[in-house]
Amino acid sequence: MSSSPENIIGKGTWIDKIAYTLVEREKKLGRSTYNIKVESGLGASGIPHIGSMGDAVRAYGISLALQNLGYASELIAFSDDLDGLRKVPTGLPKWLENHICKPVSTIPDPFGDCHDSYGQHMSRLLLEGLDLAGVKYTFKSGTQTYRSGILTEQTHTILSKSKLIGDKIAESTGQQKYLKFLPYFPICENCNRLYVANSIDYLENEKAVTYSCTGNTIGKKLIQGCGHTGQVKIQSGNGKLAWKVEFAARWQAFDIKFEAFGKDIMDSVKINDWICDEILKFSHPLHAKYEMFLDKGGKKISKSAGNVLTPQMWLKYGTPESLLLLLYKRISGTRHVGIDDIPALMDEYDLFEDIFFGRIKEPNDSKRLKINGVYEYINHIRPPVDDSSSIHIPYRILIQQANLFKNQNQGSDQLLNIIFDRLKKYRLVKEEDIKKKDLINKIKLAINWVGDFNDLNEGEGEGNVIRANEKVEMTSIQKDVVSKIGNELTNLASNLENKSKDSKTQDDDLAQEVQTIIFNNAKNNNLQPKEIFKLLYKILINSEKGPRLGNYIVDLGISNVVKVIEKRT
RNA sequence: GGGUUCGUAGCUCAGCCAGGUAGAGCGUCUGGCUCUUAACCAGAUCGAAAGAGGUUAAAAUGUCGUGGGUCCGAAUCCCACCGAACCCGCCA
Repeated sequence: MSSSPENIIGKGTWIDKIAYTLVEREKKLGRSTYNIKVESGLGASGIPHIGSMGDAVRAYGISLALQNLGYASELIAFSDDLDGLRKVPTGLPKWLENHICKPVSTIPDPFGDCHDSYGQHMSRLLLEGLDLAGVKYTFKSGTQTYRSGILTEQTHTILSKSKLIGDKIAESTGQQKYLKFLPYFPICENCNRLYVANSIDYLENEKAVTYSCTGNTIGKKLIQGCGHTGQVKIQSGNGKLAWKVEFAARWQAFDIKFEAFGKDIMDSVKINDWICDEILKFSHPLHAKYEMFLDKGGKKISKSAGNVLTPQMWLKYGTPESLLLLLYKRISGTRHVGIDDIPALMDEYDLFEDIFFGRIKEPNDSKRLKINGVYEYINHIRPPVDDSSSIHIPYRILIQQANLFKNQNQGSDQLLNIIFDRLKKYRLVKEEDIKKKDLINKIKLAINWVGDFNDLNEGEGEGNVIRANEKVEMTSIQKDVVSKIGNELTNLASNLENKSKDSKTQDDDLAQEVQTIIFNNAKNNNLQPKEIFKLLYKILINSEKGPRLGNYIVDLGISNVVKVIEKRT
């Protein structure tokens, strides 16, 4: 393979490569390339995590690449809200136990009355993430889809050939279940639950399934059935296909040409591909397999475990662009991902932007191309025309700054102004930059970050989090000295109010004066200045070291500092 | 049992998925400076002094897990092996 410009497909990323493969495949299959549909399945049984978001975002990327190559394309976001609740996710109310196995679209919203159902609430969370990231999609609800009869024909075909399918499933995955039962889960009309009723016969003429609610093992638990036997018409929507066959039905019904999947459902995809080709006679969509996102400890991020990293969490501390960068950068390779990756990705996005606009040179052609491509996808292939308005301040600096002032009980608007003033002092920004929304937003994100995490390096360092009212341990002499310093600072502050104090040089003098107060008090009591400085850092920022105290205390406002000292000694 | 990914500097990792100069941060070593706070030191520090501490600039650091293959050219593609992690195993 050569990477010479004439051989570059689209924007030169993995996304383009898949899109190109997809188009070539469709042509070969002799199918129409008018409006190529790509799909992403949205789990609705638990709180959507970064991985669910990745599935949808990457599918959307393919869709963008197709558009870029000149084909109309749309992303179908399909919510599995007819799935039954198999387990109550950690952190959710206990009463949900009573709704185990019921379709999530029939379970009340555990977060209050904000949505019609459990399933709708969960789907909305993910869609909200997609909206914030600017991803466009066409939403489909599983429940609606089944009720409106869209899948009836496919269901009929599948159930008519259930013997063949059962054998195939047994052969390729070893799963024996469908040798005995149909790959269809009725909602028991007596107990309103899925999975507990096994379907026995398919009555082709009536398009109905007979079932008996005899119970089943879900996960590792045996769930009792209610004993009811009944019949359900497949177009009623009171039942659904098993996962092993459902994707295929959906793909054909919605004319899906591409769907990515995580390696955890590889078996299901394989068997669905076969059903799609052989039973439904619809060439299965092209796939891209991606690795699961793992948390830093190496465990799969899943909806039921307690380690969920949600799009909402990410967007509290990072821009949508930083999240899209994570998801678009590459598709293969296990990703250990955590909140603490945000600062690096925030800065990397700025770097990409600088390269895109030529402010930073990237001599390697193919690398530059790829970076530009990823940048364009992050911007939905409509990148800004010029970047004269953007200011790149390393996110870490914003975090540092925010961290310095976070204990002052100020409102976040005030904190924002303080940080902005300091950035001005360092000449990183100019006065008029206060109007730049991107910059202000970034500062706000940094403020959120330090509100929840103390340190840059330690996402897990909760031990350092300051509890504002906690006393700092010290000897009585130390205590004495610190309180003397407090008094002198109070005097200094009140003297100050009588004078006008607007000039900058005065601020500098003041800082010197503060520094002298601290130093003298230490000396006069035969204490190492070092000791007292350490104590003050401990009190103010819960650290052994910090910025030059005189300036810092002036920046914080002397009276604010006195308050903190009083509270913590 | 089936499958996938990862292995790169002392440490943490990027680069690999479209082959073309081996990279970053931290640490280490060396020199300059000790300077208006981008979380440096304690400022008028300790020491008689060399120096210490700090900062900054540059440098050093590599069998790219091992072995083979393709290629003009391989960290990157292919195969085998070793090590680690993850997913699936009759749930969806």
